[in-house]
Amino acid sequence: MLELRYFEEDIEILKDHLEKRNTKGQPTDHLLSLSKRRKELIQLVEELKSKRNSVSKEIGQLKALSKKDPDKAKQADEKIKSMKQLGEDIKIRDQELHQVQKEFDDLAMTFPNLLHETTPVGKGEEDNVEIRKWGTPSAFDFETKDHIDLGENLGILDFERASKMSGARFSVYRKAGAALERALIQFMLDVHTKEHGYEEMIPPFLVNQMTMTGTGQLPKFEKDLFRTQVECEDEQHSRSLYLIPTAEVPLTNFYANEILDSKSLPVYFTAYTPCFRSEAGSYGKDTRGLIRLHQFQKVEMVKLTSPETSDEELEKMTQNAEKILQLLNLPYRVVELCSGDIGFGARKTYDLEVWVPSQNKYREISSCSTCGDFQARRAKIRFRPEPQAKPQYVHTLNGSGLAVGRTFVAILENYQTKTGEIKIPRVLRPYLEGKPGFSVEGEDLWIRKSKES
RNA sequence: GGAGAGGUGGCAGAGUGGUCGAAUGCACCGCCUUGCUAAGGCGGCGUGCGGGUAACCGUACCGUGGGUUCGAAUCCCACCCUCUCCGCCA
Repeated sequence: MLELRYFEEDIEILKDHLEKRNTKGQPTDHLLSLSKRRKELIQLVEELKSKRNSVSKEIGQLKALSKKDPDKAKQADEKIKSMKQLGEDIKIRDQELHQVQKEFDDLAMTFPNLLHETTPVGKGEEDNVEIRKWGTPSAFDFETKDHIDLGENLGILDFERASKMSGARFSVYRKAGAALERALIQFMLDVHTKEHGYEEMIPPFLVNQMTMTGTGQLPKFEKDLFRTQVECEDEQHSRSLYLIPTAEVPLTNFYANEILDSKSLPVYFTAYTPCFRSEAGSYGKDTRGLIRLHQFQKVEMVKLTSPETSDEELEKMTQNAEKILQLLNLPYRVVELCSGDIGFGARKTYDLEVWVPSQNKYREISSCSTCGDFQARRAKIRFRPEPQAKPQYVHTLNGSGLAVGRTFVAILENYQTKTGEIKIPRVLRPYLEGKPGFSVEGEDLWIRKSKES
């Protein structure tokens, strides 16, 4: 949610940002007229209520005196009579105001965030700006396989049985595969909690509508979510819970409707959760493998900061995510998203893209964004800069640290050998040594092909 | 699933139709006083929106949404949530 002024006198600024975002069809004129109507009604209703309040107060005073003075009772009755009509008027106008207010809110909630002044302007993915590169993609002296072939041959991934049970875009990890995925989660959480100062959490994976609205998934992107239905006789009140598409949702909303002490900022949260996405509209894209699934694992980082520090906190968070890739020795690059490619709630975003040999290109493995006060306004997350000062909205940031499934892909593909076996990155050795499916050879741990499959 | 209790300001906790945005205590902030293992006195202290340079004024908010009434924290209805007991269960 933006500051109201962007829906009123500063609507040209909003239009400019929509243009840069390449967002079409947002009814700015309708919004503007709703806003005007809303203001008029508020003024009218407040005037009427002011009248009612003052006369009601007088009636109360007269009633209090009426025991001693019967004349006061008469006066009170007259005033009551004269107020009957006013009560009716207020009711009608108030209902009208509620309706306009709701319409305004619903519409305003569908407008994206304003862009950070440093966000590059561009039409789409092709205009994103490469910021830096780390590592060098290995030159393989043999024909590389993709992670699907590698995983299935090693008996550590099973897509066929996953689709038997759940349909397309699901996966099963087995044996060393399951252990590797779990080790990655553990490793990422350890780095973020021990070295980067994040508090680990296990949040709910199902959240209500208010929570989804707070971070911006609702009302505009309902189609991207999985929704549960709790049957209820009264349809009006039948409530739904949504499966989280990212831990950003529960972590950011943790302090919704609260005013924090400035001492408690910045807040650093991290969590491993499964993430659920309907992937509506992505038919035909990445249809095979672990890249794009309805359910995947992710370690997420979330920060709540003061407005002054959010820019530098974004840089630090991006580095926190990079650190994981560096420790795993996976080549990657950092890309800054342009105005046409950036997400709804974000004002500035760095994507981390890891090298994927089978596709001969870098693929997104993390997205680190600052949302400014956009989510904080929706979720009403505030802080008090000084003990007695007025509350201000915090800034919220979120980033993947990292998408675990895609990290799994990168490890399989970047660490494969000619014979289709996988050398495990050194940092993971303490997490996996001695487990079934892994064999030691010198300094290194391997996933070898097992006899039975 | 069955039975009951309850949701009030940062917390605790009064308040059952009228000068209640809400007593009191704690916490917090400011000032003062005093000094033996810190206490006492005075004052301040919710949030949003609108107006005003400001003091301040108007309005809304006592779980949420409706209703009754000239007037609702208080009465009525629906819903949500929390707690206790029984049943079931990882």
